Amino acid sequence: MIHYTHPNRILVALDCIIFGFDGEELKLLLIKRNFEPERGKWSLMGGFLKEDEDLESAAQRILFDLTGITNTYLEQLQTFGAVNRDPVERTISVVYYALVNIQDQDLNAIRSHNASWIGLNEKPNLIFDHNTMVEQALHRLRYKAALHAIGFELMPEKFTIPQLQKVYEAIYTKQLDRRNFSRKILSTDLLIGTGEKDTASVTKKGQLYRLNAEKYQQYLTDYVSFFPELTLA
Amino acid sequence: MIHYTHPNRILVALDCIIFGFDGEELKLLLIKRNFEPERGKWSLMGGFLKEDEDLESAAQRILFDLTGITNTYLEQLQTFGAVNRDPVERTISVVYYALVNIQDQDLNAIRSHNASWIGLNEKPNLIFDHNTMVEQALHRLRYKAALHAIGFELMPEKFTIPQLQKVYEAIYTKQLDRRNFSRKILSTDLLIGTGEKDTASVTKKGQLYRLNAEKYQQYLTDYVSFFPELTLA
DNA sequence: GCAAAAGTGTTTCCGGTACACCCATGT
DNA sequence: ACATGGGTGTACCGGAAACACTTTTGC
Repeated sequence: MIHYTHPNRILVALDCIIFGFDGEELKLLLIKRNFEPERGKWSLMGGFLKEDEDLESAAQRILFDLTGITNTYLEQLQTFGAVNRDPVERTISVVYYALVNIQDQDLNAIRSHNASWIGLNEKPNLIFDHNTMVEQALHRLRYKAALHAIGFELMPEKFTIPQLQKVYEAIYTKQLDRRNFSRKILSTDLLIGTGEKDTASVTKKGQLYRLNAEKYQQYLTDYVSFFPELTLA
Repeated sequence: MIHYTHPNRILVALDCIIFGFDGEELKLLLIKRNFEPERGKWSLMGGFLKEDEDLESAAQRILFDLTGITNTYLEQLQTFGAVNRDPVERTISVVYYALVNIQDQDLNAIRSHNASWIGLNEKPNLIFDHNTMVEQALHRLRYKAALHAIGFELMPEKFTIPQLQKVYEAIYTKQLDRRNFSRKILSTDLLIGTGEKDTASVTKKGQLYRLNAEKYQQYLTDYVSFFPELTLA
């Protein structure tokens, strides 16, 4: 193979920010490193880009290794390339963020990587520039969720409208009006009622809905002002 | 220096998508390659990341080399990393896009790189995945400009409101209502009237405004629905 | 019966849009 | 005078926000 006459080949890493929702709180899947460098500290799940691998494939591989999850929302966030961001060696990191249904996870895979779900409020300090990455991912998530219908990605197969509302309240750390929320969501035609009731609930059992997959495809690409009232500072 | 025991160091390139506005049309600064590979074809301006250089600095360096412009809007778009995107050698490319005031350019620098401003409608076919990059940059520009006040970045120091309107009409290829546009822009308090009149205009000379730098800083980070009526498909 | 959560309806208000009219300038 | 383009005001309409009321369930 022909090569460029350029000397500076650089190590390319990927890091994954994995968001999940447990019904109450927005959580991150973080690993407590049992390997060098920075053994014993917390970090995002990462890895290196292989020679014969697309960027997106590499991100999927890393996500799968940790969780066993394959088909999920995965989007490139940003590439971080400060000279000294990794003290071991010059490395640039292409960062992806994922929204996963926390129930789909493979507990064995997670355990073997020494990973845990940690609420955003309890997030420990992370190595390198991983704190900045998380901050930026959260910002992007808020941005996206206000304009596109991606909140569903954090839900299980079937869910009630109040459950969905909790996702949005967790994303924006803000209370939303139950009545307006319900009306807005239903007006999008994105949900299909299953007739079933939420057995988990203690009091009045809400109706379980599932996603209208067809409509959802449109909403992912189309711009939709989901929550204009939320300031995206 | 310690190194990771990982073999796959990869060539990291940067490409810059440079938008400009000539008063009528949205333009791209493209180069007709007088070097290999793909000599004679059109491409974005690019370069390789150096060992001791931040990503953002590298993008600024490339932009400066081509235009002589330093302080301008520059934002990382996305990193492109398909295995075969560069037929010469595996290379990932971190892409930035810039919004420049077309009058600030250094014509000598541009000429020496064999570059020209080309209207979006006359864009030639570009090498590699550069067409996709431009497409995506345009999408991002439309997205951003609808939510944040970045249209000003394409304007000269002083400008009239109708001139600014033409920028937005060029970005969205859509006619906007003169009266509503003016009211919306003025309501933001982003413009400061200079009292001077636009000498270029043939008929009624419009008032020249300049940017309220302080307010502008707020608007860059804050979310503002500038043009909710524009679909951001 | 009561508390807690889910579901539905109504009114108000603001902001976007569409429109009409006036002003300044050069020919 | 008139054509061209800049500047300001107003009325309407739709969607978001703020409210009240009813229903279901478990204790």
